[in-house]
Amino acid sequence: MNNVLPREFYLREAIEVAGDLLGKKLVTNIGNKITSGLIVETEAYAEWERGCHAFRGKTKRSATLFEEGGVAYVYLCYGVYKLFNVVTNVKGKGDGVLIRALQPLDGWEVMMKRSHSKNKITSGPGKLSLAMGIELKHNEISLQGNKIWIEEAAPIDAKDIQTTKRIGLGSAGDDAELLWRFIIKENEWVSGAR
DNA sequence: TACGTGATCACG
DNA sequence: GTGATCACGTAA
Repeated sequence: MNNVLPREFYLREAIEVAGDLLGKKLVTNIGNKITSGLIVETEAYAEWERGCHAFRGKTKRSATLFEEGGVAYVYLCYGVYKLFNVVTNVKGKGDGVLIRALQPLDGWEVMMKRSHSKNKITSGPGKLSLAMGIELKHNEISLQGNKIWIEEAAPIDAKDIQTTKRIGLGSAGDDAELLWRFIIKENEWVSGAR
């Protein structure tokens, strides 16, 4: 594809990238199957706030976040779910954007087959990774490659974008109050509040 | 609202 | 080593 987002797109603050990712098209080519979806929900994470894995500095898990923007950060949550993030900002900054929900486009049947549930198979970070075939081994792979990438798509009207508090940050203190979750207003694929 | 689930991290 | 913690999803 020729409208893949360039590396430079990712070399910015997580908060900027998170907003701009809404309405873009996430595509995976895994196990010889193409699946794709429109990004309808994201969350930004920055190194200097408690919600971020990189807050305590570079560790085995968070090391990927410190890479140069434009690679995938995939990690296991609650021993069960693989959460897919996009690393942003320059090398050495531990910023990233969690992709929380998609509106399915191509490969519906493939996604249904991979999923355990029957509907809303890409609403929520754990389910989305399952449907798209994203695994832990895709941690650190480039988004300019041929496995996982993000393409330009029809632009979203600014008035259709809404910001809220991020989901599921129990012990982030005041940083849990940041309005760093971006959703497309009234899109049925946005994941529900907890 | 409760809890399964297992890697990871901050301790000792 | 070991125990607490967790960017979730589902059933109830």
